[in-house]
Amino acid sequence: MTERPQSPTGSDCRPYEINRAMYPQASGLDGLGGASLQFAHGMIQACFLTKAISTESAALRHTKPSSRFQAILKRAICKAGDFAQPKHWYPFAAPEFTGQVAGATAATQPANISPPIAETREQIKIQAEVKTEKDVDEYANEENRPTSQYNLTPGTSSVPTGVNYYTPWNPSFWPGLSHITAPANISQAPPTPSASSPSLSPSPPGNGFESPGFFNGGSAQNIPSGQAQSAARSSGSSSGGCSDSEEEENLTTEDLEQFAKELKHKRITLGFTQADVGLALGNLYGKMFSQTTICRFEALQLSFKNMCKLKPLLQRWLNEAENSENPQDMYKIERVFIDTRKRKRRTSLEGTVRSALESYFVKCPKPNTLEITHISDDLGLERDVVRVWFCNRRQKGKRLALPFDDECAEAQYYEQSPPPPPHMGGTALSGQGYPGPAHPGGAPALYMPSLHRPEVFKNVLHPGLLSIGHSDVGMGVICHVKDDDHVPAKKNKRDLLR
DNA sequence: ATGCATGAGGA
DNA sequence: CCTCATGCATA
Repeated sequence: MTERPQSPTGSDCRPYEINRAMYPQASGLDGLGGASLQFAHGMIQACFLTKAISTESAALRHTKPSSRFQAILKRAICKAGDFAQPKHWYPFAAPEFTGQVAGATAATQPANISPPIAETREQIKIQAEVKTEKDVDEYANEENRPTSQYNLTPGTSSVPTGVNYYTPWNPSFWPGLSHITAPANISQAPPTPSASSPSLSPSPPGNGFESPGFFNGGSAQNIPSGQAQSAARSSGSSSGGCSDSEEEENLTTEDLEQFAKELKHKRITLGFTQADVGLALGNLYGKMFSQTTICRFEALQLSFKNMCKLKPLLQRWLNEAENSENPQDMYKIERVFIDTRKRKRRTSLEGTVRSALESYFVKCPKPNTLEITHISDDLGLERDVVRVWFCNRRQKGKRLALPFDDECAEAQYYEQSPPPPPHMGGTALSGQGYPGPAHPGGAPALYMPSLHRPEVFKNVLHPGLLSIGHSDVGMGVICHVKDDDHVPAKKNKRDLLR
């Protein structure tokens, strides 16, 4: 039962072209309309941003009105920029649209929006990066676009326009950071907290740190060496978790918890949104993160390892933000990338379908190919959608459920239904689990704040477990998966099923 | 805040 | 094909 949101089986009725409507500017940017539209966009964004802002920045209310306004504008700008992102599936997105964006943005944004900020910040020397990168889509008419070409417009208040966002981090995008080392290593920077940073730009005042100038300026600092500082604080050193990556210090789950809270609180107090932070990280280290990631970090929804990796960066950002009298400096470079890739339209599964999937999941968290096919046929979903759903479901389960008591949580989580205990290898899953705070040998402590555990638990279990009731759905597929998953070291054994 | 998707790396 | 990190799009 249940309707299939998408074309049942097979035929994919939804090409990746539909939602163009989201980017009205695309069609209206031309001519005079461009500017106004652009601006309107910003306003719109600002409006709905306001909501978000009000939500999370209650703290802002304590600040001076002007500050709040600035913050809002700042966000509006960011958002407006985001809007400029054409989507691959955009019918006419490719060529002209992209071009339009670049032009319109450069022309209008600064004029309309930047000023306010500029006035505050004396002058924003924004390094505009106008990348006329066109849509690299298959459909796009290829233009020989040299990989990336941006025009820096120093003194002017130009705003950066397009930069191919999806391109893996490319130092060259950031003028000042060009020599920065590549992204990947972000977390492996040598623990050199201070020290490197020839800052070119007026680093934030009061920054006792070595402030690597915010954007570009600090070219040198590249990597957040922040780890050193944070490393220092970990108490217990439960170790475990992030060991493999360049050791990010031995953070304990408590450290992370505390830091996450601190980050959120200060971030809000300073008037930054999660997206702002992600953006700022890009400015500071060249590695940008989305609002999603920041959000998950604050909510402790990332794997322990991942948390360890990001913490130094965020710590550093926090320090910068706190020490700077003009946090806005962190926004000299706005994120206005243009995503040119084609992305499958997001499937929206109906409640009934989700319940059904949950039921299946409870019975078998790791269906094999055949089983997936079964499920997809049964629910009228694309196989891949089902596959991805399970992948995400598992990931979610690990992130949230495991933290508890590894084994227990896991067992509870996966079992829960009729089927008896899979077995569990006993050890704690090291997958995305969190090491215990400081338990030497053993018992991993759950990462989630004890206070929150209940909720988390609820959250996690809820989906799958609660839905068990609907057993009307998943009956057919029986999984014989041996869950060897969750073994300590990430090992894959799934092949058993295959 | 979170659901679905992408892509790198791995076996 | 999976896991994991991450993000777009959306509720």
